[in-house]
Amino acid sequence: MNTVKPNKTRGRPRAFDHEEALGKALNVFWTRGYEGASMAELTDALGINRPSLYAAFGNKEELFRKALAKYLAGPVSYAEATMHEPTARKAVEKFLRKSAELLTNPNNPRGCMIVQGALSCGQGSELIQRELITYRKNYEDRLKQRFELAQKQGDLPGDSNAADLAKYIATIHQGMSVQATSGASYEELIAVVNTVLDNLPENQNR
Amino acid sequence: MNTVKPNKTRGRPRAFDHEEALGKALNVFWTRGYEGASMAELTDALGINRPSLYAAFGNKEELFRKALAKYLAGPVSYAEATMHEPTARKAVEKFLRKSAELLTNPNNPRGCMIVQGALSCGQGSELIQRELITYRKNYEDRLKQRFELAQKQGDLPGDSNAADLAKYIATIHQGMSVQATSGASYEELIAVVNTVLDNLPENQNR
DNA sequence: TTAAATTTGTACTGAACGGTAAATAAATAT
DNA sequence: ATATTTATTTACCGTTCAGTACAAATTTAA
Repeated sequence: MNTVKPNKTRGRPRAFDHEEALGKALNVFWTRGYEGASMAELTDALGINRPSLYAAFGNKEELFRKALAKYLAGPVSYAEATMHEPTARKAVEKFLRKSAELLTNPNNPRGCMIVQGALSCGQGSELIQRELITYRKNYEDRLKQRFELAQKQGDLPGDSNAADLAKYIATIHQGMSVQATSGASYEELIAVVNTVLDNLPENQNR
Repeated sequence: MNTVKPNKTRGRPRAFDHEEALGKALNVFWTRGYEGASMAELTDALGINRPSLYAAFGNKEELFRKALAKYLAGPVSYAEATMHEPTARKAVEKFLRKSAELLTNPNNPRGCMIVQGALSCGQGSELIQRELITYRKNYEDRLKQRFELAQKQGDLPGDSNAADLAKYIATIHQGMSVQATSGASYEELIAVVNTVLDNLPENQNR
């Protein structure tokens, strides 16, 4: 089945590339947060006018969700990959190092959209705020799962606490996101990561 | 000189308590952030009408700065105190434990206003955003100073890096703020703090 | 008792907010 | 050719935003 180019559709053809526009919207939301991004700035950045944007992506909330999905599937897709490293230590190391890289990459906005997209916000944005909290809980849970696996496989002490360790690493990541937004360099974040790694339990099988 | 009660001032007397109103404004900004707090919600919370608020506190930006000053002088005043603990280890311990307490205290909003007051924001809030970044840099610098003192006094290894360690602790604090806003309990934050403390250099003089 | 000073309440301002109606343009299907 | 479908453009909607003009109210000073 060729589902790639269902050309010869009826009607006036769209004058902009859907994914490219979504990428530009992602950039605005990543920089400004949900609330801080105005529809005016968004339409400006996308180079299309307002009704086209609404027709293509729904409303502001839906646009944000679609941009967030693109964020997860794109820049952040490294995260799940790092969980498949052979040991918990290596998983954490890769996760934090790659995070430091993304958070300070000059080719994209600083900080993490899941952390900062709607941390504090007005009454109208509380739904998005809750959704982002859920995303944060999700990746912390993923870390916890990874640590539980490590305990079974013996590369983490059986008496270590997977949930506590996961929250510790998630806390580090979230703090690094704040640091990146505050202007911390890649090297500075790596120094933080090294401090964390120096002190992980079961240090011997480095 | 009695500057406390310069009573018998001309004009209609103010119908509300200045500090009490400022405390209510602090609560709103602490919860919503600078941008998320609307003047309507603020006047509602303070129970005074708009012109009274503007006459007493200036505009939204100035009100935020005054609320922030009250925050620093009040709920956050513990921070400087912890720096005077006899060792770096004890200073960090007190700083993080007291932070966990404040960040999850049911009597005030969750999270830290310096971290979340304007992390991501729209174009109109960038001045406040930069000011908060400066406040974050300031307390990180204060940690660095404390660690340098500890190196001189011998309770931190001379070859440890005070700047890196300060950034690590600031990162932890900022991550804990995000965690608190995401719903983490006091006990969960304390578990994070314990993980950090277990791994501080120069562990012997506990 | 009147004047001066200050705060209060009401009602408003222009700008920005998210969102949309309606006409026009550009494509395919018949 | 004409109808149908979809996208674009312009111009607008009502609401909320931060901020204020103005007059009434309440105090002290003269």
